[in-house]
Amino acid sequence: MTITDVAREAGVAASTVSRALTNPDRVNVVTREHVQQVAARLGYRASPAARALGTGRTATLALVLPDITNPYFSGLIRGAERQAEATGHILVIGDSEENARAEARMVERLAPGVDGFLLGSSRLPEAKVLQFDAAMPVVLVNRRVPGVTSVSPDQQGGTRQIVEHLVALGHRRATFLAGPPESWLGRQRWAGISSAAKKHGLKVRRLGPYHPSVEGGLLAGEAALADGATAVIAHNDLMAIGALKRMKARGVSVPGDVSIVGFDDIFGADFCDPPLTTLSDRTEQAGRSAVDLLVALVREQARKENDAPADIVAPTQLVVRGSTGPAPTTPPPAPNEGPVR
Amino acid sequence: MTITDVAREAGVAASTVSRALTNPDRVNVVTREHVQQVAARLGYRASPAARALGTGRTATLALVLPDITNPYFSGLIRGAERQAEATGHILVIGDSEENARAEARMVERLAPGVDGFLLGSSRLPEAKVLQFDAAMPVVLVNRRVPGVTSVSPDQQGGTRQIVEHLVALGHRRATFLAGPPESWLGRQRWAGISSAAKKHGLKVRRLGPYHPSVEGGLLAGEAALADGATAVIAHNDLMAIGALKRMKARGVSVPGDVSIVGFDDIFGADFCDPPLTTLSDRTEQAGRSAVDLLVALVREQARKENDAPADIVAPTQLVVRGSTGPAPTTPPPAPNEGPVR
DNA sequence: CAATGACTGGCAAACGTTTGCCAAAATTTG
DNA sequence: CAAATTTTGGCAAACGTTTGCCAGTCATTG
Repeated sequence: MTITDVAREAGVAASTVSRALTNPDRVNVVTREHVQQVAARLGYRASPAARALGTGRTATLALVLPDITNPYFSGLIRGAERQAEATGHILVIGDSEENARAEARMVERLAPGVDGFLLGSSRLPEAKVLQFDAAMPVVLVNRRVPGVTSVSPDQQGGTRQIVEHLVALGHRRATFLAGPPESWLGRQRWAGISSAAKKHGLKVRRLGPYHPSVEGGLLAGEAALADGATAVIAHNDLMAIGALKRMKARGVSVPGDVSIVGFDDIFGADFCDPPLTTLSDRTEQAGRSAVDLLVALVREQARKENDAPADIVAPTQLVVRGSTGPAPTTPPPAPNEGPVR
Repeated sequence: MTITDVAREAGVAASTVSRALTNPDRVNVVTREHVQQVAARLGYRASPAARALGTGRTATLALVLPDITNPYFSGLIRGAERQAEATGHILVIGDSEENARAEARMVERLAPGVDGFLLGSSRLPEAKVLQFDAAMPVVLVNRRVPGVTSVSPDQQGGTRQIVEHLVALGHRRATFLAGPPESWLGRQRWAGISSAAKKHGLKVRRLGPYHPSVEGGLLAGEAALADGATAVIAHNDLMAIGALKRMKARGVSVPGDVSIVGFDDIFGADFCDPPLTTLSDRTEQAGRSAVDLLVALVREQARKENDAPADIVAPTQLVVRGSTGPAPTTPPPAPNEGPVR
C-alpha cells in the first residue's frame, strides 16, 4: 500500500497525493478531498522511513533517563509521551542506568533515528551536554547548563522551605544523605540546603554519596543514625524510604527521635509509614513542557533561527506529612542492636 | 556523513562499504578492516531511515501499555528496554490510558514505523488482537489469545495460593474487588479465585468494576466494608493500597478486622502500612522474554516460516506480608462514621 | 594445463516519499 | 478581450541504504 497505489486509484500523480495529505493548501479542494477519501478507503499510511529519508525528519523524539524504574520518572514519561503524541511525534525511551558512559552511548546510538533529545536528570559531564546540544536539538530536564534549553524544578526555593520547616520544628543539627555526584539536582540540593541552613543557624553535615535507591537509603540510614542528628534530608524519596525502613528496623522512632525529609513526592511517599514529608514538583507538566520546547527547537533548526534558549524553572512545594515532627528535647536514644534485616 | 563519503575515502564502492559493515563475510578481510577503520575514523553511522526503506525493517519495537505510570509496568519496561538494546533494537513506548480504542489507534499509528508489537495487558477485544497478529508480529504480555505468541504469569496457581492462604487463616467469606472488564488478567484472577474458593469452601463475592488505581481502590474499599467479608482480594496492588487507605481512614484494623491481598507486588507494597500480602511475578524477566520472542517472530516473518506460537506461562509467588492475618473470631465492628478524607 | 568453482568488488536498480521546477489552466486585472 | 497573475497538477530528481547480478580474479581439481 504505497502512495503510488493511492495515486493510481485516485487517477492523479503521486506528488498530488503527497500534497493532498501533507500540504493541503497546495491542491484544489475537490481533488484534495477525493484523494483523501481514496487514501482513507485504502487505509493508506505513509512510510515513516521514506518520509524521513526525503525530509531528514523522523517525527521521533528520544527520552533518556538514568533509571526508568524510579517512580519519580513515571510522571515525566507520561507527560512526555502524551505531548509527543499530541504533536504527532513518537517517543523512544532509553535507560542509562545511572551511568554517564552508557548515557552517551545511548544518545549516539539513538541520534541518527530521532529529531531530538530529552535528557532527564542527565549524568553527562557538562562538556558532553554542550557537545550534543551543538550537534542536535536537546532539552534538559532536571538540569541546567548555560546556553542549553531546559526545564527544572526550583531547588533553591524548595530547599529553603525544607530548612525553614525543620528549623521551625526546633531542629539544630541535620544530616544530608547525598546521591550520585553526577546528579546536578543532587548538587543543587546540597548547595541549597547548606546555604539556607547557614542562614538559619542549622548545622548540617553531608554523608555519601549513596546509590539513589531504596537500597542506597538503607545504608545511608545506618550512617545517619551514627551521625546523631535529629533530622535527615535524603537526596530523594527512594533513599528517604530506605532510611525510614532502616530506622524502623533499628527501633528508632520517626518522627519521635528523628525527622526525615525526601525529594520528589513519588508514588508511595504518601502511604509509607509514617508518610513522608517531601518536596514535590509537577513532573508530568515538566514532561509536557519539555516536549513542547524540543518540538520548537526542531522547527527552529529547520528554519535556521536561533533565539536565546528557554529556561523554565518550575515551582516546587513542600508536602508536610508524618515523617517530620518537633525535635526531641533529649538526644535520641542509642539505636537498638536489634536484627538489621 | 553518508556511505558514499566513506566509500570515497576508503577508495571502494558504496556497496562494498555496506557489505563490510553489515555482512562482513561477503568481503575480503583486508578490505573489510580497512573500510571499518575508515568508517570508524569518520564516525559514520548508517541512516536508519535509508536502511529501513531498503530492507523494510526498522529495528524498532513498540511497547504499548494501559498505564505507563503504574509501577507494575516499570519492570516490564526496563526488561523490554534492556533486551531491545541487547538485540540491537530501539524501543518506542505508548500509553493507551486503559482505553481499547486508544490502544487500537496507537497500534495503527505506530505500525508503519516498527517491526512488531509488545502489547502489555492489552485491553483490545480478542478479534482486534487476532487482526493485528495476522498483519504483523505481535507478542502479548499478561494476556493469552489462542494462536498468538504470549508470556503471562500463572494466575491459576497464583490464585490457588491466595485462596489456600486465606482459608488456612480461617477466613470463610471474601470479597473480590474487580478491575476493568477489558482486563484479561482480571478475568483470569476472578475465574481462578472463584474456582479455588469453591474447592475450599470459601464464599467469595465480586464487586466492581473499579478503575485499577489507588483512587479506584478507595471506592472499592468502601464497598468492601459494606460487604462485610473478613478478607478482601483486590484486582491489583494499586487498588489494594487504596482499599488499605480507606480501611485506615475508617478505623478498621488490617489485618485485625479484615485481611487484604493484592496482585503484582509493585514498588511500595513492601512498605505500606501494613505491608501488603500480594502475588508476585517477575515482570522484568517477562519483558526480556517477550522481546526475545518478538525478535524471533520478526526474523521468522522475514524467512516466511511459521512455527506454532510460543506461549510462556511464568511462575508466580505469593508474598505474605502484614496485611493478612487470622480471621477475626467475632464479626468485624461496624466502621466508624469518622472523617473519610 | 584446462576446466571448474569459489571469492571478491562494482554497477545499478530498487525502496516510498517530498519538493523544485515547469507548463497548463483558471482567474483577475486593465 | 488581451495580458498578467495565480492556481493547480505532473515530472523527475533526490534522500542513503541494500542487494541481485555480473565479471574478473584466484585457487582448486582432474
